[in-house]
Amino acid sequence: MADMAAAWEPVPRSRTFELVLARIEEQILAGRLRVGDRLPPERELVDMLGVSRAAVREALRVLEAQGVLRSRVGTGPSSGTVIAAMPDAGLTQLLRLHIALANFPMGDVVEARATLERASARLAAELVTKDGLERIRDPLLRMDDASLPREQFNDCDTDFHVAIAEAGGNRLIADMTIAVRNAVRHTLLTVFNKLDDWEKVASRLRAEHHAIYEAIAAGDTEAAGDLVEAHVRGFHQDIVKKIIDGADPAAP
Amino acid sequence: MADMAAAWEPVPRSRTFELVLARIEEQILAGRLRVGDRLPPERELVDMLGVSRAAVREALRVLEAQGVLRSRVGTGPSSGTVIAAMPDAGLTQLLRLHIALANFPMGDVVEARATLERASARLAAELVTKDGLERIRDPLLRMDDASLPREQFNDCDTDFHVAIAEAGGNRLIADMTIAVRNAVRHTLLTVFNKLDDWEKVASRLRAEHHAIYEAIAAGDTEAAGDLVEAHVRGFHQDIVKKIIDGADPAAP
DNA sequence: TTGGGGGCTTGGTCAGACCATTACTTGGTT
DNA sequence: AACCAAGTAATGGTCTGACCAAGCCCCCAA
Repeated sequence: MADMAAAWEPVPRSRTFELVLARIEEQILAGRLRVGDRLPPERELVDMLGVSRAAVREALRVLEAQGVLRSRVGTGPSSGTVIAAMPDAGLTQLLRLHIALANFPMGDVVEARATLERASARLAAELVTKDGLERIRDPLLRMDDASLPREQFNDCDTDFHVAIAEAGGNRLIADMTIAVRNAVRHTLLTVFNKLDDWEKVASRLRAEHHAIYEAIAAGDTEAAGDLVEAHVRGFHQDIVKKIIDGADPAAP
Repeated sequence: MADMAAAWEPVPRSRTFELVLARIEEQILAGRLRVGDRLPPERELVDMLGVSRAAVREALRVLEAQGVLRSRVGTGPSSGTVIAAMPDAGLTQLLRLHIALANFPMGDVVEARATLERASARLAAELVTKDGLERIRDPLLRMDDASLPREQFNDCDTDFHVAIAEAGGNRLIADMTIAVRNAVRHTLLTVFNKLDDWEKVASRLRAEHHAIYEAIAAGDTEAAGDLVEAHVRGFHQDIVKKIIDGADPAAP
């Protein structure tokens, strides 16, 4: 037809599990399979598609890793393989590995975090509900406890940022924000544990968090966005960078 | 120890393939496995880990779907299972399915696109090279051909936005931008094909694209960001929404 | 020196069996 | 009639062992 030239590249020597995958994706993209629907049992898929059970299972594994499926043994209503929807789990896992592989240098990750969290905070300031505000406030207050171990401080920090992302009501932006934050969770904990002046750093983070919270609670879109962006950028510039430099990852 | 309370939730009844997965991820996160390294052959992993080959293969499938691995048969240097790095492939696939499952409503996707592409354009305006500028210009000029079929117009549009994302030099933001744009590729094509006043719409898009290009070429960060954001938002508001409303997906 | 062919390594696929978990059914007991 | 326990069927999870197909390497013959 009109095309040419662009049509000769892929030729993916399709392995059978990829064919199975394609069949299932087809149904999802066409809307015939929706969240909550059950797939036929593995053995039935084997008969229907004429492939081995191993091939079916490999396809299902892939979809499960993407957060699209959920499998349970047994007979009851909640058993079998059903279409689920847990994008952030798959997203987090994917980003975590790729960040570790340094396909995404720390600087890029920080830039992305700043972008996403800025957007999240702006949305939150606009749309947050009374309930959402409480979810943000809870980890904020828990972090005020000066005796909180660093690991739990880190978890609360994560919760705080996640709560903001979810308060904005945009699932996609929230999930990407959460995934990126989770992906650096371990790195940040390492940094925390290496700090000599921990209390000083913690105080600074607390103060910034409180300012962000106030801006969101006040519905001040611009301030919320700017503060979060500065918070993410500043933390990395002033603190993380010093620690990581010289302590190159993957060096023996 | 100091903890308690938070430690009693997960208990993920680990299936064996998950254990295998954990072992491999461990090595990646620790930096012992880096891009280009080869994993032991499947049969060796079987011996080392004391599990069946099926379990090993399921774990490898998951990593492959995440764009972390690449497997090839045969013996030579490029054969076997090696650590690769193709984040955007996995990312695109994941988002595509979840968008189809409507976990991510169109409005959220547009908001995310606006956010990401704004950031991309700003970075591009700051950092673009002569070469990068040409990559943006190429699809731009191809789209000027008024006789271009809609499908190829759509592809060029994708190329244009992808080129901007890559010109910014931030892989993570670029990959997320690309994944989101690719994930809506099919939807947009459907919309294009339903338009009565196609030429009018195409002209508008062309004009907006040219303005964006000029801003990036001139290094005008603010303008580039604002124009792209307006472009993405406006296109959806004025055009896509009208078409999609009433033509609910997944309805017979 | 060069060309070709056999053999080895590696992922891809399959068949068939058995295990573990879960819910439903059935039947006996109080 | 109500309740509890044993049995049973359905389902995912795992393993074994086999064979196929794609590549590369090396050795031998010309």
